Amino acid sequence: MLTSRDWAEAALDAIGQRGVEGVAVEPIARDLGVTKGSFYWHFANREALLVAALQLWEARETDDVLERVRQETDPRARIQRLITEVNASRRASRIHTALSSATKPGFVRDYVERVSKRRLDFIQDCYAGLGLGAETARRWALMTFSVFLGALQIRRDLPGEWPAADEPAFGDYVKFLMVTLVPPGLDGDDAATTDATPAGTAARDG
Amino acid sequence: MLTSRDWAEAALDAIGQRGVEGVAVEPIARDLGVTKGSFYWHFANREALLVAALQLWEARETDDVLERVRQETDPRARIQRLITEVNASRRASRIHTALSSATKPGFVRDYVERVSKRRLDFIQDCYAGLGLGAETARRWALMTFSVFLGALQIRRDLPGEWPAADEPAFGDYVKFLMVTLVPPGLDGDDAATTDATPAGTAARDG
DNA sequence: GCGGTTCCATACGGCGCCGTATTGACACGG
DNA sequence: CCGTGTCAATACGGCGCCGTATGGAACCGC
Repeated sequence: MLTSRDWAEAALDAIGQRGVEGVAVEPIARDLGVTKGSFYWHFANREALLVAALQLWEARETDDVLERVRQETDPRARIQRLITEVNASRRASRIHTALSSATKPGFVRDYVERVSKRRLDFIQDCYAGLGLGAETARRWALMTFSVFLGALQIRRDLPGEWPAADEPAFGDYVKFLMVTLVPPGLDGDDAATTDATPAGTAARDG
Repeated sequence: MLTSRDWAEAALDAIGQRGVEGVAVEPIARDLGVTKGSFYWHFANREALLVAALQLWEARETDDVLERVRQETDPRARIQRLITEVNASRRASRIHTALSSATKPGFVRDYVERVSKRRLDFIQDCYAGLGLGAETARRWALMTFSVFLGALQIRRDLPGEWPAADEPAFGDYVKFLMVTLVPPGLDGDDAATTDATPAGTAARDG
């Protein structure tokens, strides 16, 4: 006996494996071991299934993830936590890239845009927590968010190049990223807000 | 009168607009103002069309682009040139993201992997040109490449957040990226190769 | 003019998917 | 028992696409 949530979850799997176009009623029914007679009891049509899957995804990728990261109080710790979270779930990565590249049901873009905006704003808040002005924090956030998104793609396009979360090299690379994306000298002095110099002049902390 | 190259070009357009799954013979024939009777004269089947489009894409995104960038001699200038090239063509961006997220014809991944690897290697060479060791150059290249790929996605998911190449804010952001991704203190001293410290201790020159 | 080649149109069968209609199995309160 | 609500199976028509088969128009050398 299936619930509509089971269907939405299976649709998310289908998105991750076959893309948004791959969310087809009959194949998913086969995956679930039923026929589409079940589906049309729980949903009006294929579009309703997509909406349910997107709502599930949005809830997970905003409130859920950000709530976990918010447990960290230090801004630097939050960003580091975000790096590890992003690299944690391969399933979530695939779903994200699939949704981001989808075009056909127009409303998919709305969900992607909302989720992306909330993530970017959150990162900006992290940098603002370091004392940076809104404009400077936005620039740092854009670059850091780019690294997050790019990492997803590299892990997909060049498997092996980006260290996985369970490899020993992962810790080193996280340290590398942290020093570059949140350098120790990064603080809310005026110099950082008036010119385009992100890396401060302070010495590294090793 | 059409050539097979015309079909391949139209297939690339279809990839950029509707994704790899959207490369369908009959719709493309309608776009070109002919019927599929023409298509099956030039190609054996749909898969052959995809291969032709991918070969066209690979040639353009490797030899073509990298040859233009190679005209710059200074490593920093090359990276800066890459930033502007990446942000130049919206069509190329859409095709890239569509191909990167495609799964269904398995050989698509091969093309994406080759192109991505050549790009990453090129960026690594740029950093090596600054005197960095292979390992350190690779890390910097991975991060810079991530920013490139992430920028494509941000411009797609959050239109307006990433400055377009013709806006005045674009120049500022390029400067910002250059100072962060290729900081002035970045040189091939041993300290940078033995620990995870990317930003050197030298003062900035800006 | 005539056969051959090139390039495209048309017609057809097949497949996978969508959505509807209908029926069936099962649980539960009366 | 019996009616009702829940969940699923089956059968059907329709659509869009693939690939093939066949025909036709334009052009060529001769």
